[in-house]
Amino acid sequence: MTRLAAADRRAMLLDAALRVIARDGIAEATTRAITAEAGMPQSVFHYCFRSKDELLRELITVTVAELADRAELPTHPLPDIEQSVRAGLHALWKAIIDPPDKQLVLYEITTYALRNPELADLARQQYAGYLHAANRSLTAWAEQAGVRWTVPVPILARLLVTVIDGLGLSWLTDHDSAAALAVIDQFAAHLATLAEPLTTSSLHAAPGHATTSSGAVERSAP
Amino acid sequence: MTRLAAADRRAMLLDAALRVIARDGIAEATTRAITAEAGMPQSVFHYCFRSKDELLRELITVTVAELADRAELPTHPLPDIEQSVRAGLHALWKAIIDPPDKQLVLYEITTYALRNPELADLARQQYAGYLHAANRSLTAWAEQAGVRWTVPVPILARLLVTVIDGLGLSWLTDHDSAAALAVIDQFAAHLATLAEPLTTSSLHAAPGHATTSSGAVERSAP
DNA sequence: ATCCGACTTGGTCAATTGACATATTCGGGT
DNA sequence: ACCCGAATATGTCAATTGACCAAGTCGGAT
Repeated sequence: MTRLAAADRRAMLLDAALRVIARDGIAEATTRAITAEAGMPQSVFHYCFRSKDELLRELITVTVAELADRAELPTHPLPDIEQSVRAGLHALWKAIIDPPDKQLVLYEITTYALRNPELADLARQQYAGYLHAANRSLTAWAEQAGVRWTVPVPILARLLVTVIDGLGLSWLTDHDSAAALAVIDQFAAHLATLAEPLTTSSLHAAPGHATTSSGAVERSAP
Repeated sequence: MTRLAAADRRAMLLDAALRVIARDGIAEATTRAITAEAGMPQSVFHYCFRSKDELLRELITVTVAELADRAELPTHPLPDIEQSVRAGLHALWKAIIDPPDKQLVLYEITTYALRNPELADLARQQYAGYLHAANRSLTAWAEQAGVRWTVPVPILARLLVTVIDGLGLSWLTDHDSAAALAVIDQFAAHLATLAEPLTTSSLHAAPGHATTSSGAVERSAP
């Protein structure tokens, strides 16, 4: 029982809390369960954290940041846009369901944050991070393949995030991985149809499936 | 204080529970809060329900059935496939976020059901119902417009459910209705490209954007 | 009318939980 | 050595919650 710094204890408690939530759900994440998981007496909790909410708040921040990191897709440069998109989506999907236990945690955390008014901004920040990463990925894929999108990238980004997020939720109910991959491939094929070759003379207004909506940007209705 | 039948009490308690969850979240849905919301003494609860789990189980069943009903899209017969799809998606989307309070309830219920092993089948049943409704709607739209899909309908159905579900989750964080509608319109335009005219000579193998996946059906990996 | 069973009520109990108070122990700077 | 603050352990408390009991009250069938 070596003596540890409070900061280390905090990290260990955060990790233990994540394990408890992944295993038993956020409802079972009591201070006693968390400290027991970390192998510490319960009183340590309130020495390292002012309250349980403080731990959860920090847990959300850390988890979201970690996922945002993994969502930064390091794709290989592929000349074909469809293969590039498909590879990127596959990598993202794998990152989402890699530890199947932790998949449900994200949704529990999101709903928990949405319920606490002081944590709602974290959920918003989480989604803004997703959208940002999707924007960057779409742009990168298009550049690598020498194409450009015929639909505003923010709309495509939101669609991408929506598909991945919804797919994760559906995969939680039935664990139908084959169906999920089929949907991903279908979606990749769709995205490929929304790219046009980037020729030197392609400066005219882009045609394509522009929607009736005005040019909706990332945040259009506060 | 008129005397009521136990069956009526059950219905009133279910309704009160739904209101409590919509307002304060499932974590605050205690037996006392529910009975107080219904204006009854707390002891009534265990006279009408064997346990709190029994109420929640029935609540999930009722809520899912109700949503499945509303998801049965009564679309007007539109000749144009894209307009038909768009109208149907708009109706479905409106049904989802019509009472904005109850939107979050569905996700809380789903995660709650996924945590309790004896309720996990309800979540599965919920999604199976969604897929079934999506299948029927897609088929109906195609028939009305005199077209047929160039991609297996089960895949399109899963994609549709995924998009709507994910869109609802993203809408919960930022309430960006304009962006959501833009995504829906974009998705409708996409679906329209996957339909081909149904001519009498169109019995040859359908071309189009068939994916690399084998013909995944509704349930392919148990 | 009356009697039986369905309905109603207030009160209580054991368990859990977040929070804290108090006491003790360690370790390094001087 | 020594001493002060950081770290750790033990114990307890008030509040909440799910569950349930025992005693009532009412209505309709006979």
